[in-house]
Amino acid sequence: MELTLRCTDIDINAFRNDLITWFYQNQRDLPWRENRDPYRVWVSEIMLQQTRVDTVIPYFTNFMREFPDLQSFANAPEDKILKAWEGLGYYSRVRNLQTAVREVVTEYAGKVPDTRQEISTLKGVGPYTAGAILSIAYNKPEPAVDGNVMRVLARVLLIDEDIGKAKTRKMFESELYELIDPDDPSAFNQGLMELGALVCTPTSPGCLLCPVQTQCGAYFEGKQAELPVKAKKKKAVPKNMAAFLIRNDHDEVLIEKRPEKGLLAGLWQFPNFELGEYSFTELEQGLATHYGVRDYNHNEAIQKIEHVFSHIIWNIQVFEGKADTVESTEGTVLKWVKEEDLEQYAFPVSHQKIITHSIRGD
DNA sequence: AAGTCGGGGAT
DNA sequence: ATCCCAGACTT
Repeated sequence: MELTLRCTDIDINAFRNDLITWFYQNQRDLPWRENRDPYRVWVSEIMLQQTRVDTVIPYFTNFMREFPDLQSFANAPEDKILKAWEGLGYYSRVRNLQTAVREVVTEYAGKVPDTRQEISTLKGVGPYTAGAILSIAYNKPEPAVDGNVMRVLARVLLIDEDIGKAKTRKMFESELYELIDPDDPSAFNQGLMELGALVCTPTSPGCLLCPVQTQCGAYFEGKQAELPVKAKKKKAVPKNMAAFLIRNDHDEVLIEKRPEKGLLAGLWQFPNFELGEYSFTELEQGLATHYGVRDYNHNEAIQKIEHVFSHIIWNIQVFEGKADTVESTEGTVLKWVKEEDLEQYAFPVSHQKIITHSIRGD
């Protein structure tokens, strides 16, 4: 707490002008900056949650080609929107986005709300995304506090609170209501984020190139390397998995749809179990019970995969098997598909590796 | 307040 | 290996 400045302790007008001037001269040419269509801004902000700009660009371009407006996306079937999101991660984002877009179509006559109160009720629109859409699409003076903004402001204002805490984010929002430029909130907010991405980076920030260097408390104190403060996260827990590439005599492979909630909800996968608590004999019994596999060819694993999530590590062994018929047990959706039709289904990246290596042979 | 939810790029 | 990314939702 000893470090903290108030935003009123710096030259607010100089900060605004230097930041915005720098932004207009240095902003990247990004596809969602073509215009201010609220739907486009919205889609881009959802995709950009915890996801890098370079990763999002091709997804955004494809998404806009396939779903150019609210109506086309509202009317799309779930398998299509999941396929459009395949590989991007955090798949509840696209499900929530469709729920929210449908609500805008039906409850707001197709116009994205332009007040924080209304837009914040939409599924998937939290404090950051609300501020981003309101400022960028509607030019409203609303803060949009993401990781970049917290890093930049923690340095400028010498804030040493843990930026992982919700209370700290609210502190930044409170300061920004005073600091944000009422004449150009869009450029101000985007400028803060762009500055965080290009100059005020997590390690070795480019202070000598920074447009607000003279306004920065951390640079003045030489503490830019010590801010922001963030608690360490816990390690991912390893889990041993066995996945099965099961074929029939009709040149088809067996896939199943994951549950509608939880990890990788709604995506397709190859049948698999978590190991550890089961012997391999129990596993084969489970294979027969759950998937009706009778002629299971259990030699050695044909592929080993390590796939790292934020909080889990899957160590997957892939086995091959054969089955004539498959009895769908309760609560599971099983499907035989031709190998060339697998591309129509959205798979998690971990199981895309099975398609790439064990089916297509790299 | 802590846990869940993906994947990849930078260091 | 670790961090962290234009975070939100659930418990």
